[in-house]
Amino acid sequence: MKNMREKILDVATLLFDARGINASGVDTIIAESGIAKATLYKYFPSKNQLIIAYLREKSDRFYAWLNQKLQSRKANPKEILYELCGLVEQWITTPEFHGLPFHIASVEFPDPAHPINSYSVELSNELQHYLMRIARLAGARDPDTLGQQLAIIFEGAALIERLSPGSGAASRAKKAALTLIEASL
Amino acid sequence: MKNMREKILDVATLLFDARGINASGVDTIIAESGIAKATLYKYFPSKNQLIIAYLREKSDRFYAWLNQKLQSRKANPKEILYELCGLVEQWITTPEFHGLPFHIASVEFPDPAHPINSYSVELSNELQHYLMRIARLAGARDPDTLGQQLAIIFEGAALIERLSPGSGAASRAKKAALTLIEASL
DNA sequence: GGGTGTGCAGACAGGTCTGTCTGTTTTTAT
DNA sequence: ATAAAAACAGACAGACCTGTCTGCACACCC
Repeated sequence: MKNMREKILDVATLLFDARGINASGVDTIIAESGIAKATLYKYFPSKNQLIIAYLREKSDRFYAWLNQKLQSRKANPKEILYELCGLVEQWITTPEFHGLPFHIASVEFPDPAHPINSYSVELSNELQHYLMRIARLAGARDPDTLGQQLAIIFEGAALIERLSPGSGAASRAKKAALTLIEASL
Repeated sequence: MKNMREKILDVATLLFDARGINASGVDTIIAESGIAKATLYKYFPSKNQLIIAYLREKSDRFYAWLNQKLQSRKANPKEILYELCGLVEQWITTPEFHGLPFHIASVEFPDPAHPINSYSVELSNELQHYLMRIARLAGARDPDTLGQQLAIIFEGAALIERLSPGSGAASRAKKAALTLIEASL
């Protein structure tokens, strides 16, 4: 097998998403993926590095999906901003969605000195800057403010949608985002 | 001592806020508060019940503080809505603020069948309904939507302010909330 | 066919956690 | 002053965690 690393990461992703990171022990991961413990520790020298890889891949996949959807529209920058809101709503209400991973990680590892917490902060900033960039391209009056406001709304909606699924948080968040965008252009 | 329960809860609150719930063991709580383990288990038959008490008290204190501040203004309902945004910003940027407790608890106990998760959902709904009620009193066109949108913004801001303190999330969230309120009246 | 790399199975060490239990000491009430 | 209640100190059980290590099986390549 060449794709051992991939298999481990896939199983870990499923478990981390469904049960949380700390609640998913290494023993569970190896049992679930049918590999030996030594193999896991060969590809990921520590559980922390496995978690980092999980966070990195989750993030990469999200941006890849978003960029692909946005670019296929070939719309002008303003339309991209509008389109974005719909895509985020879609992302959040997907049944496979379990909350923003870096957000969950930052709560499970609250010590700012812990590498996973630092990395979560990094990923959170990444999302904010991504949204600020789009806001800038769209010609928002204060793109940094609008970008961070969108990040706030998306993360809040992800949280509430996870706590009370089906309460309409995602669609109301989309509406709120559109209101802010219109007020900012 | 009559206030053993109170002392335990105070120490637990400090630890839960600063280091997280799962990271604060019973042994740490008793060492930090100088009581015996049996005493803790007398007042709180399990750690879960201590956590529940912590969540309940945090919530109570928040609403008490908010109501007191809001009522002292004796303003009309619309002004209360505006005032609320400033108070929440103030609350979030207080140095003692460590994130919304029920939100943190729901991440640390992600299993929906776990009593702490259920209770977190309850407290999250409580906040949403509190905000919906104020929106209704203020005469919002769609108070349930506005209330939930405010909850989304406040929780998102709390999260980002905790992840990147000093990034201006709280004040931008306040601005966003005011924009939504004006658009909804 | 022998050597090398890869993976499996599982024991083990050393730490942490919650919760119980046994004594001893201190406080409180009558 | 004496009896009862409460708190202390800390050992202990039983479970879980990460990470290491040993021994064995299989495959591949020269």
